[in-house]
Amino acid sequence: MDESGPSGRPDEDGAPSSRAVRIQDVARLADVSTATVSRALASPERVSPEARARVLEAIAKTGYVPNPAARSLRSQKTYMVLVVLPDLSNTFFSKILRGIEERLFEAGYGMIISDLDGSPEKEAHFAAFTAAGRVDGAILLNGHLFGQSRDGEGTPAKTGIPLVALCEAIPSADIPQIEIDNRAAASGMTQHLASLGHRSIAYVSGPPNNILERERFLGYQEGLKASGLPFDPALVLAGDYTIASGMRAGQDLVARSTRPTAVFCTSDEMAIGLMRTLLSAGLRVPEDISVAGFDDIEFAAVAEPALTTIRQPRRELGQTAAAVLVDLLQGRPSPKRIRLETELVLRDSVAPPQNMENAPAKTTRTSAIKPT
Amino acid sequence: MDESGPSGRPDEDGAPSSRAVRIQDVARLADVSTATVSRALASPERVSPEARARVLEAIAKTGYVPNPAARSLRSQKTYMVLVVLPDLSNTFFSKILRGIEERLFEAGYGMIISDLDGSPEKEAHFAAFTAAGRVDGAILLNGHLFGQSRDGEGTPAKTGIPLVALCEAIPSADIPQIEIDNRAAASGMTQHLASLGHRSIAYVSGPPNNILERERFLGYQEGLKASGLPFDPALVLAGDYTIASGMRAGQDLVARSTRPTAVFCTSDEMAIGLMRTLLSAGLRVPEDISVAGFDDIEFAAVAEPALTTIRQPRRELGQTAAAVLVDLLQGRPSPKRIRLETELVLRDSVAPPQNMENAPAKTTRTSAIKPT
DNA sequence: TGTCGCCGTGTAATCGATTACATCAGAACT
DNA sequence: AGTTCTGATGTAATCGATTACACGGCGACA
Repeated sequence: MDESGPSGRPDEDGAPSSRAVRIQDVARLADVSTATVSRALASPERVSPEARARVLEAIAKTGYVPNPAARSLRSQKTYMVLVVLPDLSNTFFSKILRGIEERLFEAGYGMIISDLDGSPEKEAHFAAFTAAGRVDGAILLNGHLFGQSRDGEGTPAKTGIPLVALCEAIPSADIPQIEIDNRAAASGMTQHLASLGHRSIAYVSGPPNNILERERFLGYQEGLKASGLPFDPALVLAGDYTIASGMRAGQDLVARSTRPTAVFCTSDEMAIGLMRTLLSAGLRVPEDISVAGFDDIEFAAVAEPALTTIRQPRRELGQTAAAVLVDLLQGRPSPKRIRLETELVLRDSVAPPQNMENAPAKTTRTSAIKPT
Repeated sequence: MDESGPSGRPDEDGAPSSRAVRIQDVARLADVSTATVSRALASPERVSPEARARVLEAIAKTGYVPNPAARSLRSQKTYMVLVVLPDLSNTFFSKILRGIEERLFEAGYGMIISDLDGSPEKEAHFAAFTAAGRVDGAILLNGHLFGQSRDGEGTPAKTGIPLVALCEAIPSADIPQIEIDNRAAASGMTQHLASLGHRSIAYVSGPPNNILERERFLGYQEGLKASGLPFDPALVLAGDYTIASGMRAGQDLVARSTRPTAVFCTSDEMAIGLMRTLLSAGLRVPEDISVAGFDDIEFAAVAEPALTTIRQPRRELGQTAAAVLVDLLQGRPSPKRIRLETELVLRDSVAPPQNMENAPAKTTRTSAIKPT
């Protein structure tokens, strides 16, 4: 706020005061060549202990940090990893991100994030990044990348850099995939509901064409079959993993004259939105209708009622993906597919069906369905 | 789609198949020098229309993308921005991140994320990034960065690159700050509760030393005073913005013999956790106790009961911060401080106090406090 | 004791773009 | 017509690290 008069401190042109320390400065100070400095850092075993010590000391004294641009230009490595995801503001992904960041940081890699947001323009972003060699590798959290846009083949591996698919595995691609067994998990939840006595179990889906969704839907159908229940298309409600779509599904249910006794939502967000809508309409959960979710986000445990759901080890998923990618980047072998365990988390939103009043004689119904 | 058999186009000259296109290749193809190619891209008005057209054509033909490392090495610009935040997996931040990413992307900048996670090691990460010139600028979402760690002065501006503080403004620093008026918002909510008839309003705090928290706390006290209510330290509960801490605060309240009629939580997460605990203990919200939050995260609207809270324009906050930083990076003037509006969102978790039984005569009390 | 090899080190080429400086053609002005 | 100026372009230095190659010194082996 005070005037910077003529007697103010001259600072700038007096000397290149804040000019970054270069490798040459270190070399001079340690009385070695730049090559030795570089080697002392990259492969310490290749320089003599004495030289190494002098270099390290000089580095400490000067606060030298290698210029990443120069290093990258020459060595063709960026020590950067691109993470591509469909929606940054989604709780589910952000926890995974954290896991990724942790591991990458440990390994000395930085993380660049690209939120696709479903726009083709953003895919160009991704392409530009990888093509320009701005990153050494990438972790993909969206199954349909380049699916139809690029070469129709659905193979995203054309970038020339190591890739890892996380969660939404790209089916035919030959890149490592880190995932949970969505199908088994969905099947398990469906069977759990059936084992409680539910005969009419609705399903709120994720977005169509989503690979994850397909697996889960398959699991739902499998679970029904394993429990001896028929599949009824009328019980499949369209959703897209968001709270809002859960609420829409809830309104749909509320408007029906005969309702399922249980609803399996393929995301916790949808389950919470759906519960909210049911509650507002005067229905009780789980007395009138049971609701189950998928993911076990933080809010699942504090929902009212607490949500029965499937826990995904999100942080661990992220860590694993990052670890695999780092292995790949450093030339180490890595497994092609890793499946992490999910866990059924039983809380209060699911209970055995209470009132059988709106359930007609089952045998009759089953046979009545046959003539189609 | 047709097979690229032996008679298919032989691609490049055979050997260096996937070698990146260099500026030289473009120059040769366009029959100009590399300087002209560079200029055609950086300052189109400085090359003749014909040359520019030939360059552009050559670029399109070859798919040339400038090598960022080389560009960065020479021009000292990275077109990367660092975003530092305390917790990536927090819903609140991730929505802001999205806003940031949007704007940065539009301006051609990439985003590197660093999740501090409270560890000093990570601050080193930050320092290394900035010092090494790996980014052109940074957006800080945590008020206490370098607070006591670096030079005790609390000024983070020693990095030499443009910075912008978002939300948790660094008090004395001379960097642009994008924020909401936490104090006014907290005061407003407190007064709203008071105007409904609440005389005993508890406050669940954020982490101590958090600048944001201090502002809100000041606002709470201000609101009490403006409403003619005494400040009672016993009504201040310690929290840290997490669901878990909200639940702890809830347990605290449940255990008390005389309870406040309203609770103002400084984050929605805490409010939801607290409501959950109260509900589990058999208390009714808002009949027995009103609960208000702060942030208006997605789940606030679908909480049971729906949460009365303060809406922060999170995406807009992010966008604004990014816009300001980009202005700074490109040498344009930018405002030193931007305050975005908050909004009181009235839902179901707050109502006038119902039972006055545990409220002693107010006049008596006020005068009883005086002799201090 | 002579030769071979290895180890540690230095010199200099290299990565690919940007940009200061030089050059040259043609327009404009006297 | 001659001089100057302007605008377009090319040449080559430069950014700062990595690393191929060369070299000297020393131990090992015959």
